Order: sequence, then C-alpha cells, then structure tokens
Amino acid sequence: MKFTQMLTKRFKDTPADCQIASHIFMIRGGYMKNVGNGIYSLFPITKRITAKIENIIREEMNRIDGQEVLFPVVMPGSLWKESGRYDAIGSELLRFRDRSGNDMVLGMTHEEAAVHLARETAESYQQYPFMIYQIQTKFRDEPRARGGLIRVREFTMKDAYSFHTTKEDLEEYYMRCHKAYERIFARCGVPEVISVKSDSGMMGGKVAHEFMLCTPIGEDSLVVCSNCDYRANMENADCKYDVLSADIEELTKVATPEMKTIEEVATFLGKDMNALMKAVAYQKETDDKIVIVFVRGDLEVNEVKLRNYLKSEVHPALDLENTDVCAGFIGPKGITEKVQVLFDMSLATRENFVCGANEEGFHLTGLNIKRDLGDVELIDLAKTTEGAICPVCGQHAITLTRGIEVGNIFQLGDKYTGSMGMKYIDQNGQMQTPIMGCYGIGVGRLAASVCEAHHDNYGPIWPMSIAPWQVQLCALRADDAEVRAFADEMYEKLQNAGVEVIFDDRPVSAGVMFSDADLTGVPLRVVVSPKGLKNGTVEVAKRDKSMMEKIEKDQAFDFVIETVKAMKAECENINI
RNA sequence: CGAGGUGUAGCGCAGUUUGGUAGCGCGUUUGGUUCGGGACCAAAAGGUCGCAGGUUCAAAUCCUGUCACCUCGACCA
Repeated sequence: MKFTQMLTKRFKDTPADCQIASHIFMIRGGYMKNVGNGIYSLFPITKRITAKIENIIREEMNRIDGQEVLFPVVMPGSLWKESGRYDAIGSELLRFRDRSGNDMVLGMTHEEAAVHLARETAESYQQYPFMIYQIQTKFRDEPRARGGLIRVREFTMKDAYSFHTTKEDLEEYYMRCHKAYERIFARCGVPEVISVKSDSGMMGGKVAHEFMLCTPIGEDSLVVCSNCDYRANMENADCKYDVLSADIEELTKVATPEMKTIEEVATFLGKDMNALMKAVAYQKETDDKIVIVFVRGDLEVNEVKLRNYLKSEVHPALDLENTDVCAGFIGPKGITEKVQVLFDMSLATRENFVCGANEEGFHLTGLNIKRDLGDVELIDLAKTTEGAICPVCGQHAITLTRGIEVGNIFQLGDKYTGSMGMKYIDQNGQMQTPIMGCYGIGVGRLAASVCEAHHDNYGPIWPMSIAPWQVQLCALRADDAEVRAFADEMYEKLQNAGVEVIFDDRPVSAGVMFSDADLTGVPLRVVVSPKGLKNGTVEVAKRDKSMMEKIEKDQAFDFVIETVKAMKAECENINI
C-alpha cells in the first residue's frame, strides 16, 4: 500500500472527546470515524488489524473443531419470544417492526439463532458434540458507549455455541475453549490477559469466566489473590472474614440525634466502622417491594449478588415513604414487616453491633444477633475489599484491580435448548435435551485493548501478528531520484516476497513522516534517505525502540526479511 | 434514568458576561524556498455559529423549547 493512495488522515491535536490512550490514538491516527453514539466506521488501517485478529480467532476456533457459520443480524422477535428473552432483556435489545408490523430484533447475541439452526439438524446423539461459531456484527443499545472501541453499540464479535449430550462433555470442551482463548490472546500480543470467575448475567447458566486485560481504565473491578490463583470479577467474588471474639454487652438504646450516616454514628459513639450494622434499602423490580440489606458498616452491598439471590432486578430505594421504616435509624430489631430483611455473612464476624433503633434519633448498641434476633439466615451479599481473606487459600491476600473484558465463556446448560424445545435421540431411542456452552470475543475491543497494553507517547505499538502492515517503508525525500528509485525497488521486492508493506512515498518532512509512522504503529520501519544512501546504508528500526540499525543497502532486503520472520516467530512462540 | 458540561470551518479553540452581522492555530489548495522528528514565505478556498421558535432596528451573544455529544453516577438510610 502506498501512503499517497490511501484514504487516511491524521490529527495533531488530541480530540476533545477522547479520554483513554487507545481512543486518542485511534482517532488521531485516522483509524476510525465516529458516525453516531457508539457507532464507528473503520478506515483501512483498522480493518487490516481486525481482519488479522479475526483470522487468529478463526484458526484457533477451527483447531478445537469449530465450524464457521453465519447467523442473521436481523431476527424475528418470535424467535426471541421462544427463549423468553424478548421480554426479559431491557432496552439494550433493539426492537423494531418490519413493514408488515412484525416484531423484529437486531442481534445482540445469537443463542436463539444457534439453537434455531441446530435443533432440526442435530437429531441424533451421534452428531454430538459440535461447535458452531460466527464472526459478525452485533448491536447492543448500551446506555452509555465510551472509550472509542472499548464500549460501543455496534461491534464485531466472534460468538461460538457448543452442543453436548453430557455435562462432563460440556465441561471438557469448556476447558478446551478456555485454552483456545489463552492462545488467541497470546497470539494477539496480550498474553497478560487473565481469566476470572464471573457472573453469568443475562446469558444464564452457572459456570462462566471472563477474560480480562488488567488496566486502570478497565470498566470491571477484579479480585485477584496475590498468594494463589484465585481470580474473580467483583460482581461474584466470594467473601470470607475473620471472626472477632468479645464479651457480650447489654443491648442499650442510645440517643444519636441527627446522626444519620455511618461515619457520623461511628465517630459519635467512638466505634470502628465495622462495629456498625449498616442498612441499605433496595426496591425489587418484580414486585416493587422494599428490601433492607444489613451489612457490616465498613462493607458495601454487592448488587449483583443481591440480584441473583432475589432473582429480580433491584434499584436503590429512593423513596421510603409509606414503608414505616425510619430513614437514618434503620435497625433489624423491631423493624416493620412491610419490608423484606436480609443479613449479610459479615454480620457473623463479631458481637456488639451498633444499629438503628427504628426510632428517629436513636441507635442500639450491644446488639447480639443470636440473642436479640434469633436464628437469621446469613447470606453472602457484600463486596470484597483490598486485603480481604482469599476464599480459596485463606490468606489475607486479596488485591483489587480493574480490567477490560475482552472475552467470555459460559456453560449455559439447557437454558436455550430447553426453552426452545431442542431434542435429540439418545442411544436408547429416548428424546433428550442437549446442553450448551457459549463463547464470545469482541474483535474491535480486543484491538483497542492491545493498543491500551502496547503504546508509548507517540502512538500504538502493534504486535507483528496483528499489525496492519509488517513493514513501514519511509522514503525521506521521495523527490530525490536516488531515494525514490531505491525505495521503489525495495517496496517491489518486499511485496513480491510476501511482506506487507506500507510505503510512505509522500514528499513531506522527516518530522511529519516519523510522527505519522508512530501513529501507524507498524512494528518494523525502514528509512531510505539521501544521507543514508550516500553512506551506502538504510536504517531499519523497531517501533518499540528496541532496535535501530544502519544496514548496508545491498543487505537491507535480506535483513528486513529475516527480521520480519523473527518477529513473526516471536508472536507465535506461545507455550499454551 | 440522575447530575454536570459542551455544541462556532475537517480538527483544536477564542468570541457569549456588556447584542452591531464571525476570528485564531492546525489541516486543505496553488506558487516558491527548505529537508532526519510535526519547516518557512506568499496567496486562496472553506462556517445558514446544533436545530426550532421568541424578544429586538439588529442575535453566535438574551429568552423558551428541542436535539446531539462528553464526563461522572447508577450502591451506605
């Protein structure tokens, strides 16, 4: 590709709306153009990167016996009504009507389509197991797109669906897929991507993992044990606590006028935050009932755990009028029966809690759960914290970090095959429901994540495996006859040798050419200049600055070929 | 959905307080001089100031509405 012929434009100034590195560079470097909220057109440079990522994904999916298919982007709503998700999913599912007035949806994921495709096709146990996948456009009407390609509404996704006759077979295949994902991320130049135990969310199913690139700009909070290999998304990280023993005190009512927040009460009574019992109020979406969650004062409620326990969407309760609870002084003792009350596990860790007295201006001290409340069910509903106890190894080794979710895998079980009536005939001639797994990777998000992981102040540093081109050939002074002739010949020879070359043949100054090359992020750069040719050399440099050499011009071609080959091999040298 | 912010040339911005008919830098085009880290000189093109309505002799500027985009939040009773 010659630069002079390419549809591209770069910007010196950081666009006003960009906050994170990948977004800044991908706008400044002319990688993409915003079309609407969370919707982008991709320029050739980005299409080349995503095509390479897609090929790596395709190779790895095929390695685990995946069969590539293509589902439709637009589906009849009736298909989604079969699984129940037409009504279960909120407004992120874009619904519309066709000219006949039929309900239609834009595909945001394709479990329904996968079951639809397979259910009349895989009739016999002999056809199992199998996996089908596609690489295709998804649309999710996200409440808030952000960060360039990190969170968009329309995006390309690889989504795979496996079908099995036994749980053991699903579990085994799930692990194969886990390994394939590790290979994909390693080959794309981000071997640091980790898998964490995750909540299955709207997908349903029990076991799920997310693949996360750890970075401060990540949208998810991750819980990582620094002592063992326990890793989980904050959303469903298990909690474990030390138990503090103490002499049991009397239950006493104390005046705490105007003390409504945990901090105020703790300070006023001279107690630690963890001696308080905090009440957090929620409203269930299913029946609008108010739920009060009691949790230790130093902890926070994990709403995902709460949602899963209640099997209902929950919202912070803003209005406690007409509930008979005394805002600011809510306590478990003598609380109104109009609300549902839940107790977090953390309340088992100590005695003598301070809690609201359900009376304006008063709290109770010395609350002993067993003595004062009887046998109450303690549920794990809290968020874990930095330095907490690891639920696996038991050490105080929990650390919190943030991550971008670049992929996920789920064991779905029979959620879709069951609801959509998929059956096969087993060895005994009996009708059975197969079980499923599903496996996704966001292609554009992965590209942006690689940029997040590999960039410097001047632009992205693409790994050789997914770089838009392998070599950037810069002709400094393309108007110089000798330079032009040498660069033209080098371009020709490299192309003939199968090397992907972007040839900057513009008559621009060195500064412009180098800045643009930095933004392009091609891993190997060859600079042909009058000065160099006078000394009989061309310059060969790596984008990551780990190499810069002057090579005899007669040997330059061979040197570049060898270097590209070595850098490619380095990307493929993974031990998974 | 809640709060805050911003909409003026392809990009970055000034101008809005105090109404007077739009400007700067980058980029683009043309000509010339330069040439190894975003060169210089000269000339030129490019904007119904997000949109709609209102006030006024006069609106980018004031008022009302609306749309779009950005950031934070969606939890401590």
